[in-house]
Amino acid sequence: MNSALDNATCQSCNQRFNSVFCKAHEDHINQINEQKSCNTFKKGQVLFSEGARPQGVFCVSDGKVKLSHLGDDGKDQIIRLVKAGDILGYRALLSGERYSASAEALEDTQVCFIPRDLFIKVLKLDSNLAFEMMKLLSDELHKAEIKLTHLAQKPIRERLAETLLFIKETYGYEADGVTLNVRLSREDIANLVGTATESAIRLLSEFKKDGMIELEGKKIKIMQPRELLLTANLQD
Amino acid sequence: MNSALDNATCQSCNQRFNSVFCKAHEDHINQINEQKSCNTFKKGQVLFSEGARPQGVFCVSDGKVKLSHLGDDGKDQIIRLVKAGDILGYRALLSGERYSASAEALEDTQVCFIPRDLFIKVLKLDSNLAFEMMKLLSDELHKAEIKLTHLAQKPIRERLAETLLFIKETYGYEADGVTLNVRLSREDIANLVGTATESAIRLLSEFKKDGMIELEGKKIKIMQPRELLLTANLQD
DNA sequence: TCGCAAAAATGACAAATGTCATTTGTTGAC
DNA sequence: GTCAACAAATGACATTTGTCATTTTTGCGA
Repeated sequence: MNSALDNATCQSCNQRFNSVFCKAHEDHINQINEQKSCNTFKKGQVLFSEGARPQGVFCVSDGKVKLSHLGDDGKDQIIRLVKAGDILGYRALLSGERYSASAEALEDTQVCFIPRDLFIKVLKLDSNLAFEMMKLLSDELHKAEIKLTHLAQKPIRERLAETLLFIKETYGYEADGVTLNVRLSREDIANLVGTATESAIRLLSEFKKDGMIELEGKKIKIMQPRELLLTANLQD
Repeated sequence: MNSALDNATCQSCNQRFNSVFCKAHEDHINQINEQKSCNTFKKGQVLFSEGARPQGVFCVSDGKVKLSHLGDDGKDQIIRLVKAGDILGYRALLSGERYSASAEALEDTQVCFIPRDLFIKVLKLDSNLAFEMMKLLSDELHKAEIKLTHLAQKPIRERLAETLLFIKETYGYEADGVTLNVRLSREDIANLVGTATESAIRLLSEFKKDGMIELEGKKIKIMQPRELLLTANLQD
């Protein structure tokens, strides 16, 4: 963990209307605000590792994090991309298990850490928060089920196109309106898609050749979102 | 929906200690008991279909159900196998969405139906139940994430072995101690594994040749669970 | 700025898997 | 019991995808 900053209160956090806490009672927010600790993680730093015991929940106020699960043969599968306003580490905590995934900062990231007991206590007292939490879990479960189906049924070309669109939905564009607002290695992209790194690289080249995207190092520019959507072949 | 039976109360249900309701307050169980309706679905009947609006939650008192999600190309992916004591239909209800999967009885099945508003109300009042619900959702999410990783990284042979063990964990054996206690078509098995029906059939034949299983029509007998576990190549 | 190490890209090939066609077996309605 | 319809099994083959080796490019610290 990093040097503790105390740069902001929950009440003034610019994510306060985005997060799962948006409907929590004011008193509870105040309690969280008093007991939370703020930290910064540099790009590449690990917030928590698979196998560790969750001591609380992270609330991301700024930055980007990848959550990845180590497969049996040592290959990572990226389970979730986390952005400002999201919380992190709740799954294992609520299941009462150790972390089943590792969290690594994709860029410098600010998080608040809410201790386990406080989080549980507030969740017990605040049925609105509990409901938001259930909704969050249900939504994640839904996404996982769809991803599962696509992983089982769709060719890699379609899944890569879908992944690029998913990254766009999650992190949006840079100021130029075309460059994806995150830097991912080819390996990360492959681990999102669920394929070999070489396959991801090859298909990215094809997409570039087809004019759907442009590549400049780790920058990816979406030139033809409509074509990409067609390539993804999404019915729903 | 089927002819309404009123064969049992929640208080006398033999699943009352298994289900997510086990820690709910007695008063709430009583309310549920008064407002629930019991139904029977014959094998092959559909409890609900993808796209419909959830009107409540199903609680399975006896029988088996498959939950499957239709892929973009019309192929089913089986998302979950449901057994007595499980609840059904909560995901869409909590997300406030239409059903994203269809539920079909794998054999004659008894369910109780708990109306939407009652379920929500009790969930709001009963923080123990809400916690159990969050735990259930977290556990399902965990399973989905592991399945996702395996789908992305493991060959079909390993996934089929894992699937057979999963069926054993879910439904157990018949009285003989070797026959899986459920009848699934080869297509269902393929849709669980996430592969083509022919591939599933071929690999089942191989497993049989290797002596790990025996096949008699839709009966599957697990002859060498240890070998099957090795074939599944599970690290965790 | 150079040089090194890591990442990206590419090619050749092997292996895994899916598709299509055909045969065989099973089941249930009549 | 027979037939029709469906499920299961099998074979041949095409396609997709992964693996390994190699080259090229990039980014970064000395």
